[in-house]
Amino acid sequence: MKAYEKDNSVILEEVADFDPKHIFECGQCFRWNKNEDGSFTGVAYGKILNIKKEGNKIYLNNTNLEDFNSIWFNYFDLGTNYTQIKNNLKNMDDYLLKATEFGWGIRILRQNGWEMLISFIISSNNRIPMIQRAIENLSKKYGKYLGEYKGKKYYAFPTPEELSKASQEEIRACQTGFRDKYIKSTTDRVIEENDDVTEYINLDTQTCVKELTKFNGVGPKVADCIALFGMRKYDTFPVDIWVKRVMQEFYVNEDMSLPKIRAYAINKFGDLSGFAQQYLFYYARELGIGR
DNA sequence: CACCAGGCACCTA
DNA sequence: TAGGTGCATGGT
Repeated sequence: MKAYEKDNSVILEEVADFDPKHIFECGQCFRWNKNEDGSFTGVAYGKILNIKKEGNKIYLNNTNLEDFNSIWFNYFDLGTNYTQIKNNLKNMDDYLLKATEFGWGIRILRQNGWEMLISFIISSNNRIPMIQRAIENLSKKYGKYLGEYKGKKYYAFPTPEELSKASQEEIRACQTGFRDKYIKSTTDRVIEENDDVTEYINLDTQTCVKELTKFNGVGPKVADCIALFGMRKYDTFPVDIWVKRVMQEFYVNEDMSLPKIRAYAINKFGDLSGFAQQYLFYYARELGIGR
């Protein structure tokens, strides 16, 4: 991979396994929006970025090499060889062969653990557009103003301190629905116990998931998502409605319980469980498998 | 207009 | 331990 700076952009050449649409629409993130020109604009780690693929070049606009090296290289997991991950998955069975070819450009973003905690609490029994809206509203009201990009204002996801200033009613007003009390409870707990959840990245997977489920509003599925997307626990397998459908379609019986599907998958996919989950989720949701 | 969404907490048996 | 139900909100 080559990376060089030009006109407030960083241009990447010879990047394998990278497609913005696959990355941003595979369900792992909620703050990236598609523009009319096909590019995506989003906020992560307090920075506004626009990203676009043209031919075999990736254009990261509104940034520089310094931020690329300190933030975006890690955020997009560019140090990981996804060709190898996909090859390992492809050899497991024909379903993964198809799913990895379909979502060939997926990368699991290295997102902030705190942001994932609140975001996936909001995700429960919710729809992706509504999750995005609620997170946007919370950021707009309680997050730091970052500036304008192409005429639109952008805000960072609120820190625990910032979010703790919101009452339950104010959180509800951000379209969080019945999850308002979970967000309030979780934020209060983090503040009271001075608990830096981003440090959970240092825990082993089982402990990490167990610790996360102590928060109100965090059950098995939400904890798995936070662990996978915010804490780099790749040997876990979040089972949501779509993953349940695709697993039942391809691998297990209709009556298998969610915990058993999870255990089955982790046993089958091992350290690559989280990657398998993303390829399968994207494949199932885009094609409407099992719906 | 029912029905459902990247589930969870809570209740019952 | 396992299984059923209510839940805010808005799209189909």
